[in-house]
Amino acid sequence: MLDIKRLETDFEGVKKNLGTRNFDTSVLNEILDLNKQRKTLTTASETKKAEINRLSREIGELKKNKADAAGPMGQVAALKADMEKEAKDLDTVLAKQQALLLNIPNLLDPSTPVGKDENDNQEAKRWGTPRTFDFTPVDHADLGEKLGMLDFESAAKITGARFVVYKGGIARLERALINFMLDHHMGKGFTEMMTPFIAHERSLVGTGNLPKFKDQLFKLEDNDWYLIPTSEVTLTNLKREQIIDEAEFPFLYTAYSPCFRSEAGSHGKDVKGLIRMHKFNKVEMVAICAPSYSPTAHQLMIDSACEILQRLGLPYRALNLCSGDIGFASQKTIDLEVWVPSQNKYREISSISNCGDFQARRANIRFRNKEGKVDFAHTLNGSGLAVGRTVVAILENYQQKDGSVQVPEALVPYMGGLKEIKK
RNA sequence: GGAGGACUGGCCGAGUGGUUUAAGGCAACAGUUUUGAAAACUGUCGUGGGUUAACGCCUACCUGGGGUUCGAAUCCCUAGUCCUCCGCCA
Repeated sequence: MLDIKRLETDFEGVKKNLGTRNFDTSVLNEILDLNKQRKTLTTASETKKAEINRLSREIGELKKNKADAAGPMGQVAALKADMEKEAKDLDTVLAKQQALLLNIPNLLDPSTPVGKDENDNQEAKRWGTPRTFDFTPVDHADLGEKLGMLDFESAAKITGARFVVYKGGIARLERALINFMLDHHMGKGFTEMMTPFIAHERSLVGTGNLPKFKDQLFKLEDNDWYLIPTSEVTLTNLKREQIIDEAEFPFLYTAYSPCFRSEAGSHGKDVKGLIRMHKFNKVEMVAICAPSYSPTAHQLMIDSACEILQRLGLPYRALNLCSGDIGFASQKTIDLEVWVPSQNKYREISSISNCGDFQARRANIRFRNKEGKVDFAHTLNGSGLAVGRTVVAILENYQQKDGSVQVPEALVPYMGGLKEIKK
């Protein structure tokens, strides 16, 4: 959440920064105006409250001495109506201001390139050479169906479109990847967690998914519970509304979870195959740390995710997302894209973001430094990796002419020694 | 699902309508003492918001929300969480 003090002291700077996103900054004037009202009403109502408190103590004293308290009681009655009206107006102003602030995206890091859309993202790195096939590579959906191990029809029968049933070797591959990824991150100093797959509204507000992106979530009936769209939500909220001793930093978490997304508005996109599902598995990394450490944590997470792709021998590139394409809560995001032969292009498999203090302000995650000063923490999150899309990449990049799929060497131990997925 | 109990600062814990402006202890930090440490002693010791050049002053917060009252940690309603017992259950 935007720091209102920052808006007060550097209005033009904030406006310029947010203007490079696809964001209408006219709302900032409204917020500033509400803030003036907030201050005026606060001063007015608190002054009256102070007087009422003083008079109440006087009444107590008088009553104790069996004296007449009618005078001060009359004064209180006169002040109270005004005070209550001002307090009520203040609540209204605060609610309005809060509602607007919750929809303001994060300020961008200076190293985030300015650009209009995904075409302006900056390629930061490229690793591996896409394989040259001596036959025409099949896409993963056809490949999996021919193997009898990807069953979209059954999933549609059980639930609907954008779901899948895995069977046999591919089911095992998915499970192997989860374990492989978790083990890898643990080796880099991350602590494995397993969290609830349902979170309440407050948690989703904390990470920035609510209120703005409600239509992307699955909500449960009869309460304020939502299926998590990523375990970033639960991992980040582990420290919500806490003041942490700086000596405990950094918190580095990794977790597997299923992720649930309504994919509203993406009709017609990636309709075939595993790329875009309502439910997919993901291994996530989250860091909660001091501001000075967050660039280091960001690099640590990027490196850890890259190394997984390298250990799996999957060609990829890294993009520094531009201002027009970066997510709501992020100040700097690196996307990793893996090579998908059937599409002849790189596709997103990980997104690693430094959110600065944006989520920490929403979720009230603070820390106390050695001098005893309290400040907001920094939070970061990144996929490490999207498991279903890793399956896509392995099936396609490691496919063989006869329709079988080679298992990447690093994964063989996780597959119980199996070197090939075949019918 | 039913019945009962609890929730106070970083932690423990006193407080059941008016010097509570939350006692006391622990932990932490600073100082005195010490060759150094420990101990002892002294002091500091929550978070927001408003106001101020600053020192300060004011205000809110005793799990969240609402209410009663001139005045609420304290009384009432409500939600949450935890504990105990009963029932059901992987």
